[in-house]
This record gives sequence, structure tokens and C-alpha cells, in this order.
Amino acid sequence: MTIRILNTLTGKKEEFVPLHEKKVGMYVCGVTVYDLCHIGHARSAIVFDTIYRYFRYRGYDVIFVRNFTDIDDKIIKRANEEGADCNTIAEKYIHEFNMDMGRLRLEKPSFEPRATEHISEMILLISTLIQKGFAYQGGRDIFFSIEKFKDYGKLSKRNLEDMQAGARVDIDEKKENPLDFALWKASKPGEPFWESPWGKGRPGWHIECSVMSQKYLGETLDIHGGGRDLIFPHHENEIAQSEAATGKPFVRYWIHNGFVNINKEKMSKSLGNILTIKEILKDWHPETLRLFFLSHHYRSPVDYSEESLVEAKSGLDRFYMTLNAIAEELKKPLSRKEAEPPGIQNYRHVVDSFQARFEEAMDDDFNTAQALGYFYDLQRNLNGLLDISKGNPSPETHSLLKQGLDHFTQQGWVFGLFQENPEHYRDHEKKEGLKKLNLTEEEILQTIVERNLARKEKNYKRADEIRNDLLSKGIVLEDTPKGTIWKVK
RNA sequence: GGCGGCAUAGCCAAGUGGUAAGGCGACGGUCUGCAAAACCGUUAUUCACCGGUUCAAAUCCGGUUGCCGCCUCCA
Repeated sequence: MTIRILNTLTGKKEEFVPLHEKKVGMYVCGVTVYDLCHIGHARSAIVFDTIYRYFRYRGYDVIFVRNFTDIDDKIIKRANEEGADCNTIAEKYIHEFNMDMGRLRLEKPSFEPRATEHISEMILLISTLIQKGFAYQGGRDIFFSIEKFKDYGKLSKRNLEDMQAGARVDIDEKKENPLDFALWKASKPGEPFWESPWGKGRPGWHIECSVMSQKYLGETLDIHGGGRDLIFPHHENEIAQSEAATGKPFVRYWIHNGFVNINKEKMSKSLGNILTIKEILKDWHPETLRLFFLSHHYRSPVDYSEESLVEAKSGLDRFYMTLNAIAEELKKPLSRKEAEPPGIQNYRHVVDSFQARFEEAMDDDFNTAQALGYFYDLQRNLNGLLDISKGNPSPETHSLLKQGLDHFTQQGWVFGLFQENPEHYRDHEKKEGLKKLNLTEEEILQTIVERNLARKEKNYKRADEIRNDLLSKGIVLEDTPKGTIWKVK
């Protein structure tokens, strides 16, 4: 089976055929480092991390490039506001970005180039574009002439007439066409600048991606990705620059992820509802966030809300409880029973077919939601297996449980899920939960002792009172054969 | 104004021609002192609405309604 990808360029699901067999060159637009990253960045990062992991899982040799835009109007503005220089601002937010991505447990890309480290290559590319007649000088700036590039608009599916009719474009006398975009901007006093054939200045936004992708991945990329909003103008402009310069197709497969809304509202500075990754990770385990995102298709819009994260957390908790129970069961001595437990064929079928179903879902345009459904399916069946095993596993049960557990670690790795030690996960979540409830473990354990005394005396009324009291505080008690355990509701 | 997307059970959400995955919730059962957890079962004759194509449509085509995004920096 081959991987099929919905290509933004064609609007169709296409079979993925890499330029070079078993190799993937993948470029994803990173961030402009002028502020903390928010949940939208997190989604994009998680989506492409998962795609990156899946290609590797499928045996591809992947070169993954994710850039930093470290020179730009917004950075200059920020620097002026804070009375710092641009470099300091960029360094600060690159550091923050790396911290966030680390906490989200993203795999490191192969290369993380910075725009400012590729200025000379950008100047070279701009010169080529001027030479070939695609770019011109207007005042002290250099612009790309979109009319010269006949395919302009092919990615975002719009034509020049439509866009001019829209006319929400700044009029700039230096431009021949209002839709032309800057390749090089002359620097104003006090702004950072680089020497160029056109005087002191700095690169436009789009040129860096054309240069850096070409440098690390060659003239044609297998995959280029980013958020939906980048389709126009950023990616459209990248295509124009790159293809005008090389005469070759720039990207074979374009992938764009959908947006994150907050409580059904668009996230924006004016609404003041920007949620940073930092804030989210204060309240939620990184795997909870991943589970939340991966239960939606990467292209669909996603609505972030407290309730949906609660749901994701409860799903993750349950997975880890099963994982923990399996680990415990596997430590038990094998029973010598020859007869297989009844109904085990069904369980065997689910466990055996899991990998194929997982890969089928992922091959189909990275359908993580579907694949996650199979994880739930697997979990339910493993729990069923645990029920019939009852601490006395037959060799067959044992091997199926082991096999199931391996799926959680191996296929789970693609999702960045189930990678924790279940006991550590449980203890960590308990600790975090208690913090929120303002309770200590000692109090709870003491109360449990008290309740078990009552139970021993068959004073069930008192025992239930104690249990209800804890429940109202957010603690759930479970009486198991091995004693009473507690967890945060 | 132009372009694109979405509409699936109480909620979340897969599913692009073959007769509705999965999760949460709810209800019934097994287990339990009772619960909880776990498991089993039930929970959409139907996919916004109206037409059409087809042996067959949630899926394709046309229209209607409603939501959203992009066209300006933006993941």
C-alpha cells in the first residue's frame, strides 16, 4: 500500500510518489520569532510531527526542514517596543519555541535554518529573478512581478482579475501591480540591514523559504506544509519565486492544516483569546493535547474548549490504566492450563489485525482520527482479555497482551502517545489533580483507612458517607480485591 | 464582490458510490455490601433541505438554507 495525500495544489487525493525512492524531502513553514507560540502553532507542529514520524515509521529516509523567520516587520516592531535589538528578540523567542516544542515532545527536524543566516543566498536568488525579468527595482525596493509568472494563483485558485476586484491591497506607487510583492526592502534608519547590490536592506518575507528549501532539499520538494492561512499569499509567492528562478516544479505535494478556534471563536489578538502553549501545558499533559488534536482530521477546523480537553484527558487516562493493567498482568506467572479461554479467537483477530488497520488509516491522507478509533478498539479488547485472564494468564493470553502492549508503544510512537511509563503517568496526573483540588495524598489515605475500618465493622452507612464526602471533593474511590485505590475525578 | 471549505446521534468525531468507525454521555446486564473500574448489550432505517444521475448516494451533479475561512500580518 502507498500513502495517499490530499494535495492542496490539485485538490485531489494523490498517491505519494517521492522524487527519489524511499526518500522524502519535507519543508514546513516555522514561526516568526517575535512572540510566544500559541495553540495554533502547536497544532501545526503536532500535525507535521506526526506526518514526519509516520514517514519514518514506514521506512522512508526523511529530511525535514523547519525554518525560523528571524527578521521581519513584526520583530522590528517588537524590538522597538521593548527597546531591545532584533537579534535579542529573535534569540529569546527561538529559545521559547524550542522549550515549547520540547515540552510537546516533538521530534527534532533535520534542519532548522534561520533566515538571517541565508541572506547571501537570497541576494543571489533575487539577482537571478531580476536577470530573468521576473523582478524589478521600484525605488530602493525589489519586487516580484506576478504578471510575468503565468501560473500565479494556481495554489490558491484565484486569478489576477478576481484579486484586483477584491482590491483590499495597499496602493504603493513603487509597484507596477498592487499585488506584486517585495523580495528586498530598503532599510529605514535604525533598522537592521544587510549590504546588497541594491543598497542597504533586508529580505522580504517569502524569499527565505524559497532559498532555504532549495538549499537543504533541492529545487523540487516532495512535501511543503503549513497552516491554511499560508496558502495565500505566502505559499503562492514561494511557488512564483522558486519556479520562476529554476523553471522546475517547486513542490510535489502541498499539505495544509486547519485552524484552531477557541470556544468557537477565531483566535485573535483583538479578541484577546490567544492561548499560548505555555499556558496550556500548565494545565494539561502534552499527550492530552496530542490526543485532542489527533482525534480530528488535520485539515478540519478544531474547536478548543475546556470540555474537549477534559474528554481527551479522560481518554488518555483510560489508555494508561489499561497499559498499567497489562504490565501488571504480564508479571504474573503463567497458568499451566492447556485449554484456551473461550472467545479468544476474537481477541486474537483484533490484536493481529491492528497494525494493518492502523497503517491503512494513516496511508489514507494521515487519518489519525480513524487510526485512533482502532486504538480504542484494541484497548477495549485487551481489557476484555484481562477480564478473562483474571491474574492467571494462559500462554496465549500472555502473548496477546504482550503483542497489544507493543502496538501501543510502536504505533503509539507515531502519534507521540503512550510513550510514558503508565505508573509515572498515573502518579503525575494524580499529583497535578491534587494540586488543583488543594488536597494532599496523606489526607486521602487517612480517610481511606478510616472508611475501611467502618467497612470491616459492616458500618456501610458510615463508609458510604466517607466515600461521598471524598467524591464531593473530587476524589473517586474504588474498592478492588487488592484494596482501596483512589483517583482524581 | 471573488475564491475555498463545512453541515453525520444529546455532545465530540471518522467515513468521497455498495448500504452509518470510534470516543464521551445515557440506559440495561455481569461483577460488588453498595458503588467505582472493567466487560457485555442498547442508544442515527439515517447523514441540513429540495431535485437529479445510478441497480446502488452521507458520498457524484444542480439548486436552497445556515455556518466558517482566505482575499491584509497570521499556524
